[in-house]
Amino acid sequence: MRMKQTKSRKAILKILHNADHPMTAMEILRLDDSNTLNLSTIYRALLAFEQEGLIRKDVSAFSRDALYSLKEEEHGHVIECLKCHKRVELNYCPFDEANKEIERRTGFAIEDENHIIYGLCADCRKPQ
Amino acid sequence: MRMKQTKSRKAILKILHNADHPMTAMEILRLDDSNTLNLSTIYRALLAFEQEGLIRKDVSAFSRDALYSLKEEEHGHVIECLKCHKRVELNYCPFDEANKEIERRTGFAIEDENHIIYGLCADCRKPQ
DNA sequence: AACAAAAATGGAAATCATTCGCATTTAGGT
DNA sequence: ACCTAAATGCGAATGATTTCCATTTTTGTT
Repeated sequence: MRMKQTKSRKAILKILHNADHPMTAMEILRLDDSNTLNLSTIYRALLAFEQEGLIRKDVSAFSRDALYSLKEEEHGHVIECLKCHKRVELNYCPFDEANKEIERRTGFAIEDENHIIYGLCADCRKPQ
Repeated sequence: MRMKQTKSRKAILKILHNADHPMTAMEILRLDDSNTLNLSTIYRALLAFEQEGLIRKDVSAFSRDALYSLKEEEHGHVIECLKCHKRVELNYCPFDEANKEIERRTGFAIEDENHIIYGLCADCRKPQ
């Protein structure tokens, strides 16, 4: 049997769809209008979605919690500001070329990536 | 005052230096010959090294624990096999070009990255 | 439209890498 | 040798994520 559609799962997908940045499980919990979601349920749904290839999970070296985002059209990557911790999602993969080179050198067949890039955003770069 | 040199820290750096793959704190603990290292000490030392820019910390979406590796010559990235979980460190950064493009598009000034790439290694690609 | 089997849920408890508190020790400058 | 900041060891706390298990819901099939 395939994955079942439930109210919880629809709500989670909707939140991810409306999100303008990758989300933690806790953010999803807080953003739920009906306030009926349960954390365990969220984690289980996210895992299921990930296994279906519906969403991507990224982790940052600066925080314990994982970030989830819908895989739409082409896959993107997260860029995070070291100062204000704003996170922006790139809506393209800048690494396609580089990945081919890696496959050539290592013999790996690349299937996925966890790439978070750290830097200073335009605002934080401005002198105070 | 600057960072102090201690027996523990020298031992940790030596282990990282001899390592052929990025290490978890626990691996470092186990690899210590003298068997006198303490986990808290290891974590504190790793944090200090990281702040000094001596080592890099990477995290994978597939495991809870962080990976530490010496920043030698040029910085590299980790590639992990989805099947046998072997981890290989690339000894170059394939992303320099891509990063420039990201800076152009987003206005960020990139300072660091957490990039783990997942795929199947040459061995695991072979049919059984 | 009722049934059965598989899958999903809620809530609480467990897991486990990492961090913290604090009393004690050590490194390194003077 | 002395002093002070920094480092250590140990145990306890933290907190995101997982797991357990009894109950509920979904969905395919009569």
